Amino acid sequence: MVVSEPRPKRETTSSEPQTTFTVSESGTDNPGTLHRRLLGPSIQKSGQDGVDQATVSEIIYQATQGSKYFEHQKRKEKDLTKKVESIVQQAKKVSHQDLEAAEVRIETLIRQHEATRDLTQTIVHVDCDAFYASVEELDHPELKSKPFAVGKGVLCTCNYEARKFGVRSAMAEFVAKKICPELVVLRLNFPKYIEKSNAIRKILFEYDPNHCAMTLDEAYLNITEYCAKVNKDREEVVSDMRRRILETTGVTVSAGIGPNSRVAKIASNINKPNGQFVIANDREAVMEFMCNLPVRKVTGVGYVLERQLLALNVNVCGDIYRKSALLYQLFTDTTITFLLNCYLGLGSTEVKPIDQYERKSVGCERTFRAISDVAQMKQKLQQIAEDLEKDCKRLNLAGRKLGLKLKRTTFEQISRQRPMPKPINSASDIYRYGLLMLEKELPITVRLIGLRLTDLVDLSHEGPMKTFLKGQRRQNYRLDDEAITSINFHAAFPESFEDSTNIHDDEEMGELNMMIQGSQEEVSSVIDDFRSSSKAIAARDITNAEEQQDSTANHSMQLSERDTLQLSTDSGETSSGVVACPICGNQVSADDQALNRHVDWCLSRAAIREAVKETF
DNA sequence: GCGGATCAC
DNA sequence: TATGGTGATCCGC
Repeated sequence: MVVSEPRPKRETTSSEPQTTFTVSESGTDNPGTLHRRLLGPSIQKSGQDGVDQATVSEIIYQATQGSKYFEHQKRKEKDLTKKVESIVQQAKKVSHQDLEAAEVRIETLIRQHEATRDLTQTIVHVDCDAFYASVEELDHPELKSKPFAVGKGVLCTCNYEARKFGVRSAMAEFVAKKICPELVVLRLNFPKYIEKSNAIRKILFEYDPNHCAMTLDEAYLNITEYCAKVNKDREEVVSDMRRRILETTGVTVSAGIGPNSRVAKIASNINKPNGQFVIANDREAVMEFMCNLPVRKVTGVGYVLERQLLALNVNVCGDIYRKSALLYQLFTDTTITFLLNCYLGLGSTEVKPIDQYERKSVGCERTFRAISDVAQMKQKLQQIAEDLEKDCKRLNLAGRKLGLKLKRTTFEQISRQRPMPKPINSASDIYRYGLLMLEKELPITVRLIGLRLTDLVDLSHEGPMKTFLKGQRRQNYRLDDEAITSINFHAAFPESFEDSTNIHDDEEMGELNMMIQGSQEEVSSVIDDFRSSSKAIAARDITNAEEQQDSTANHSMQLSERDTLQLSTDSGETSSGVVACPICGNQVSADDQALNRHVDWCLSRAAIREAVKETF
């Protein structure tokens, strides 16, 4: 049924008074937007309602003024203001004919997107409220009524008492203390958060065995089947689930319910904390929900894109349609497609475990007191190379490309990338090539050095089938622009944090950096037996990777092989059943790829638990 | 393909 | 005194 829905009227004029932003003269500083930039990305998060943002913003401004960081932000804000002004100028030049042509194209795009709409699934986004703070409160009940935060140097998160003062995640500790002098700041305790997260996930498994845990505090579920099975209303199901999580773990969670991941994610923020919001699986309901939603609430619209959209009088998602013809002339196809999907409230309806996504890079970076001495830089580089090697070995990966990242004392970043003669993952190789790249940038003064491997080679699967399998997985798990990104399984031990720089994490802003030092050996002996397809699991060199290079040479054969074999796996593999993971005991698909991904992931968790046991 | 930027968390 | 780390993607050249 194709019913033409009432839509907001589209404007076909581009010359319209710009009221949203008072633009200062070109190239000069714009104090208003700089204040806003310095406030950070989490102003629009929950718990900031009663806060006097103007006062807070002024304190931040005064506290940070004059620092290198401040100057950097000021430069960036100036550049952005210029860019925004340039877009406004371009907008004025768009002709009526251009707009009419764009309209036709837009209608086609909308029809195409509309055809993909799937309202048959119930997707839930679960988000723990101030997760780290919430976990800490369980151990320190006396803190409940006091403003406190978790972090070191920079805050990871804070409780709602602290938010009343304007304290927020990603805020520098010294700034937060100025805003709220009585603020208590706790150090991070990752093992505790991991344990709690696992307890929560244990419940999530019952509602969706294929749920996708994005981070420790956030997950997507598809509860369509569960609702049908228990014959219960989706809201009731989610409400029960949240209650159970609270009863068994003591942590409150918020949830968003909707027909796809995009709207579910947005919805989970609406009644935060400890609430839920549902969007009916109904086209009108979705459209209405999106229509009045500020564009900044959409995942993927950050500070920069918001500034550009606001300058074009696009404030809410409904404005995207009203201004679509103009936007079409000003933004790239990718951005237009993304924005139209936002307006239509379309998104992914596929939820699958995170261990089924293919990693594309692995890296390590560190901030320290500014140095210009080469010997000191070499030392940092060596440490980073060693840490990167550990991650590579743990993940059984090597990279064909090495990237070097530097940050000047001015906060300006430099990145260099180079293909390697062979896939590398040893600290000695990483260091050697990294140093060669670094030397080209000398002399330089830096506050950060980072190394990253890309074009990864999976060493878990040896032999001639390896490339084929890799290709197949890529095909099967290919994602569209609704893709859920950021797939990480890293966690960090506080003990492994070096120097006194602000290494921290954030359940809202960051993720866990898992540096498994010991205890992997014993676990991997169990795994060795389990992984039938991997004979030489602990690849200490990369001879096999070089072997694989040879196999990729025969490209055409590889392709035809893949096409043929994929058909057979599609029909046969899924019915071959599930097995129990030897580590977590959960049911896992017997599919070799999925299995190994899962084991890699579980292994990390197991290693952490071992390490925790040792610590205590 | 590279380097810079943006975004999420 | 003073502002993180990991990973993904897009864009312009």
